[in-house]
Amino acid sequence: MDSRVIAELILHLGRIASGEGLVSGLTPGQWAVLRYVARANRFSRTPSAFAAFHGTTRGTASQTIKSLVVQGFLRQTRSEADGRSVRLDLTDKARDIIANDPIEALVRAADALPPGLRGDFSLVLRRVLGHVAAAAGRPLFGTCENCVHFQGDGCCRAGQPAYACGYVNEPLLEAELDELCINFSTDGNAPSRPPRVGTA
Amino acid sequence: MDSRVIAELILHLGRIASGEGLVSGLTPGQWAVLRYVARANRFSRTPSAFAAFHGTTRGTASQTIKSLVVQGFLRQTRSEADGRSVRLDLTDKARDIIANDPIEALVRAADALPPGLRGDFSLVLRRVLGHVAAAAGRPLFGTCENCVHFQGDGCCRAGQPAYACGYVNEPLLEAELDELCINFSTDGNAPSRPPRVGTA
DNA sequence: CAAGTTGGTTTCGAAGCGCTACTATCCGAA
DNA sequence: TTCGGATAGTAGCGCTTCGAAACCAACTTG
Repeated sequence: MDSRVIAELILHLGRIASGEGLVSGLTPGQWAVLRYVARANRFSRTPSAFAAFHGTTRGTASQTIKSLVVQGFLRQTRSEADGRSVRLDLTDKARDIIANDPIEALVRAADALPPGLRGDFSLVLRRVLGHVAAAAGRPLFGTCENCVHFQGDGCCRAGQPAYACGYVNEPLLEAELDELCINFSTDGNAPSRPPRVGTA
Repeated sequence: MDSRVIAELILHLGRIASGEGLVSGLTPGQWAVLRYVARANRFSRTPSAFAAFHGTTRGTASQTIKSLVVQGFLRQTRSEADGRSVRLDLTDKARDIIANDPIEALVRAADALPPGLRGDFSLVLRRVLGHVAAAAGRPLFGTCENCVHFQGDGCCRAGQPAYACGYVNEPLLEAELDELCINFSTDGNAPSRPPRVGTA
């Protein structure tokens, strides 16, 4: 019974916090794209990956992205490894506007929590999200830290630590380790599709 | 920095969990109305109160409600105390469909948390919601338990405890004490509007 | 009784979004 | 090499939602 209250709280909170998106000139959907692109690693900054992440269709994702490209918030570059794929990148204009994301009220609210609580809270949220994503049959995005594909032979070959992703068979920069990845997985049973070189 | 992650998690979770609302025949907005009416006390089961709660306009709320009335999920009864006001009530049909609310996945996810954690989690969510609501200038809905207007002279006059709300000057049934109320307030500075008898 | 406020509804227009169809590209098998 | 199937992305269509503004009825205050 208390669980239902929690569920309603989460939904309500999300609604209240994102409802004011319009005032900033962008729609909630557009904000979602910008936030996603800001967080996702280079293998995942693609329209399809965003669609999977956001629980929408590729068609909808495509036109939301298009509107952002037209407004100069996103830049599209075709992948040379896969002629179909498109990688999305934020422009400086996007980085500017992200600074006053309408989500800011929610950020400050989270910031007002005592630091110890904040960490736990974040963990619980992640846990719940994992549950829901699994139930909905959606991929759970995550970072290299807990990913089975992460090959962090911290040992220093040639003097510096070398990280790599065993799924796309690509070396990873240290700065990329905490970016969201669509290929994230915690258990052994990897997605069915065979890995491809991921230079999207 | 971690606070931003938390904020995005909440939004994302809300999105994923409510995205599947359509499959059940009702839209997310309609589900929000049903959940609200199921939770709100008799002073708050009105279109305006829902609009305030949900962060939308009265117009939008009105037409969402109308669609639910047409479909037989809500019953409207005019207030005899205030000829303008309308009280909303769930029909049996609504109670049936609420049983398989699409939010169910989220409820189960919350239910999978260890009980101790669950309580804390709920408290933190409420705390964050309070912050956000205050920042957005929205009323924070709450229950009699922590409300300044609550007059719980637990002492038993005529043998049974008598509860009352000092804001609307009305006695309260025990079953109503944990229903959401739009007049909820934790501090002394009550809303400016003078209290009226609340027999909506 | 007049003026202002509040609850609720209606209308209109814009935008979001899902569905479907379509193209281009990639992969695997014959 | 070539063909079939799967995948990435886009375009068009149409439904629905939702916010803004106008409007009406009822209540309150002077």
